[in-house]
Amino acid sequence: MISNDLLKGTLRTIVLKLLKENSRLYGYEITQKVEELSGGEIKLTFGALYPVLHKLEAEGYVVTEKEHNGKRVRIYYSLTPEGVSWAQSLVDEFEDFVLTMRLILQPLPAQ
Amino acid sequence: MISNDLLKGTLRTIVLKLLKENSRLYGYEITQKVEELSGGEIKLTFGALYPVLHKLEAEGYVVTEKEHNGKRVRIYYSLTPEGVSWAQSLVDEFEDFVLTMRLILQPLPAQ
DNA sequence: GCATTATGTATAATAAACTTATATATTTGT
DNA sequence: ACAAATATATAAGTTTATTATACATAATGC
Repeated sequence: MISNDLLKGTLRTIVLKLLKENSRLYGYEITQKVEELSGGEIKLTFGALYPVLHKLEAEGYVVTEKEHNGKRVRIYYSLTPEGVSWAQSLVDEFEDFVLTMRLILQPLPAQ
Repeated sequence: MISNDLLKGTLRTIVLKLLKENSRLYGYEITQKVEELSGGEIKLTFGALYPVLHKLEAEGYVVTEKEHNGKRVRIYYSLTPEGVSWAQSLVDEFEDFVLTMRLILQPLPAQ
């Protein structure tokens, strides 16, 4: 399992990227996808996920649609155009972050 | 500049790794090294650094020695054996984290 | 039939971590 | 003299995630 400390700050990145790849997902599905894609290394908790989803909605990055199958209500989340471009920004930002971290964590032998 | 959100949780990793490479450093020197190594992309604030250093000391990962040159007091921090091995663990953990994040952020085209 | 597991959304209290603001003081360059 | 750089440190506030909890349905095993 990946340390929670490292995961902090990547929740939005993960959620937005998954929504970008999948057009629409519901909350529970997001937790499943994350666990599946990460090979069980990352497990989102609902207490962390839903506040983020609600905030993303309030900020205009995602929109929701309710769907009833049987008596069960499912809330699907999908990206707005702003959400799509922010998703890409956050993924790019993550890669920059990794490159920068490596400057510190892997100093060149010749240095 | 790297997003603060991403940086959260990596402070300990950065500090311990720098101390591992440098045998001993004082607080101000750590902020300088981080800025220098990261090409200005990462700037530690003292409000974040000192609490971490104090906590690492309290937990037995670093020890301090005061040095007086003139009237100025410098507090040097260096790793204990536990600190050395934890530094390596955190660096390894960071690389695992990156690999896992990429499983989510860069799904294979064939997938 | 009953219990358990899986599915599903959500909030509240708490804890951890960092940011921002602030305080204090010395040294160096101009 | 004055400003900028050097140096350590704390306090208040904010953000963010964890843990615990609540509620409810559907499917599966026994």
